[in-house]
Amino acid sequence: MGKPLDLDFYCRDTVQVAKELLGCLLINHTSKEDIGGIIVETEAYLGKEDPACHSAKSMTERNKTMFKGAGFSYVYLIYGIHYCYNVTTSADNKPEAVLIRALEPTTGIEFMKRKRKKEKLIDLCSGPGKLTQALDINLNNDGQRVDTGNIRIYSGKNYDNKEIAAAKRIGISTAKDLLLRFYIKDNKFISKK
DNA sequence: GACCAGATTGTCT
DNA sequence: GACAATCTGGTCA
Repeated sequence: MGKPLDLDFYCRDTVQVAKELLGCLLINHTSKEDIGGIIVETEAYLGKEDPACHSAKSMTERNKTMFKGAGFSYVYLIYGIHYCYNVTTSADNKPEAVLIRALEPTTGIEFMKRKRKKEKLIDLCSGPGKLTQALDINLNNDGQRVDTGNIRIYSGKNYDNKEIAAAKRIGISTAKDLLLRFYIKDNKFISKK
């Protein structure tokens, strides 16, 4: 396992960060065991210029983590049942974030199977709500630093632009047509083909 | 396989 | 009081 990514990594263009996070390792270091996998799908959310982004509007209790700066875990509840996991970025002190949509499970697989009550690896982390459940991520992890907190991101394989596909984002009602979703081509663990 | 409805709750207007 | 960066299980084919 490599070292946690430096905070400088997140202080860059959000789209660039979203692409480079592909192939990195997301690990939740719980008190009992380490759980995580390789990031295979992300989405960029671009602050004020992006109406689909939580921070497009003013700061609230819910989205304040996005305003803390780069390199924090931003966790929130969606549809009353699912959590979503993001990492904040900030090229120019802007409140932006990258949503982690899917992982390829590598560590703590038995734990994930118990959590998800699924046996197939493909069902463990192939979607934002699923991976938070599999990794036991909840609001307690909101606002933690991603280089020193329980949840950390480690450098991994670097993917070439050729191996990365861009597509429209999923599940949002505004700015749908922007190509801000990125995933590793031909990877089985993404949330959608 | 594709399409559709229901779950369920914190947060904002 | 409406809605949300989703998932699941049902139906129909």
